[in-house]
Amino acid sequence: MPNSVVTPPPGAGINARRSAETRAALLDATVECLATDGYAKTTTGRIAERAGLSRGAQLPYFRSRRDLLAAAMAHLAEQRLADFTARIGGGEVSVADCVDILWASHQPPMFDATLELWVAARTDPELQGRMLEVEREVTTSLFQAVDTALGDLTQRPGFADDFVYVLASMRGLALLQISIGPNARLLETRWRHMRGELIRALEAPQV
Amino acid sequence: MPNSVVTPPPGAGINARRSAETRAALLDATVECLATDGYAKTTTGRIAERAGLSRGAQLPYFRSRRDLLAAAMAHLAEQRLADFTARIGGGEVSVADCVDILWASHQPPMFDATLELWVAARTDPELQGRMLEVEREVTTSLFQAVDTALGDLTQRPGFADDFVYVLASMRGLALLQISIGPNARLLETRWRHMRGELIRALEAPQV
DNA sequence: AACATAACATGCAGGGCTGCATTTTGTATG
DNA sequence: CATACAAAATGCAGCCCTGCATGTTATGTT
Repeated sequence: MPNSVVTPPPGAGINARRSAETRAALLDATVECLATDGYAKTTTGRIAERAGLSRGAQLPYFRSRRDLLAAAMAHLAEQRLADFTARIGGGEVSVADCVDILWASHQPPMFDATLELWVAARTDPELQGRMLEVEREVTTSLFQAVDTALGDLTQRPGFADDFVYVLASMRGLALLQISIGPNARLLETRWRHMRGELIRALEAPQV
Repeated sequence: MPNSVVTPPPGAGINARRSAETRAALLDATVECLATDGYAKTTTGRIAERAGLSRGAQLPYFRSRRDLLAAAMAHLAEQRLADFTARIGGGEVSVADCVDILWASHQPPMFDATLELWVAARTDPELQGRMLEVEREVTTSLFQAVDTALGDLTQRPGFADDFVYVLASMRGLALLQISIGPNARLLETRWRHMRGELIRALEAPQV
């Protein structure tokens, strides 16, 4: 049973609760399916099967497959953010910790599912529109979280640019991960190297 | 009419020539289709249409859709390499030039098609096996080309790691490109920033 | 306890994709 | 010029996916 970010209404009508749970189950199943089967094989049937529902049950919630995927985009974004903020906690952290936590949120299965949606959105105008909104919000929230976690370091000129750079590099390494196969040791080596570079990039204003 | 790396036999039998051309046309059409329509919509019908052939004509060349995609993987890899070596020429170049040329080979439509195949291979064991081979060869050849282009700089300890780091970062930025939409100016800004970091990473052994 | 409503399951029609068998066209050889 | 062969086009059967209309079960109300 996957973890859901959506908190159903407390004691309000049991029906409403069931609805919320079912909806969340569908979204979770979609994310799982994306991560394990990929976008092309993320079909309404498989989603329903994973969610433990029949195929027709998703119509009241999502009119079409694309609607479901678009909703899963936002759902996944919430999960990414929640995961990050949960790891980073409330207080201040070091730059190294921040980088490590960011990297933790670029691991399978969440990153894989996100990647599938990014790539799918590239050639699907509707999904792309939704993605632009979602990504903008996520980036903003992420930046705010980092801002409070790192303190005044984020005030130095050019920090925002450096942060985007760090994000991009991480995504690249996560992408590389799928093209070097299941070689965990090699990936760890690569990450150790990149980690040093990224920490330096965030700390040093500029040489 | 797309450019093909495959050079058909010179004056040998016209049939053989036609075969080679048709095969190349199919592969080129597949790559185009991947870049514009995405993996899911890269269907045998669309490929045939783009190649100016009928659907059944691809059977003598590729037994199945997956065979065609696997072949397109290698085809695309050759194109990527050819593009890079053509740009970098024979003589030596500066680190900045090398970085710029590498970045040029991470642009649409070639990068988009490659990305589609990478992501598809993640959830398709057969494609993944093929991809591991292809990527290993590409990386090796790419490294050799850079080695001759940059001269003795590549001999310093840790250069290989730095080079992989540069590749990963670029892929990340190219990936970011599809999630910030068609905002060319913003991307240019991001690239300017990353470019400086990457050049520094390649030049400076370590701080 | 009977009714009304919401949630879910079942079944069907339409369409697209794949893979192949078959036919037609074009090319080489005696 | 006629025949043998290769290449490409056409047509078909099977499968899966989607969207929806209809039926069934569970829940809440009076």
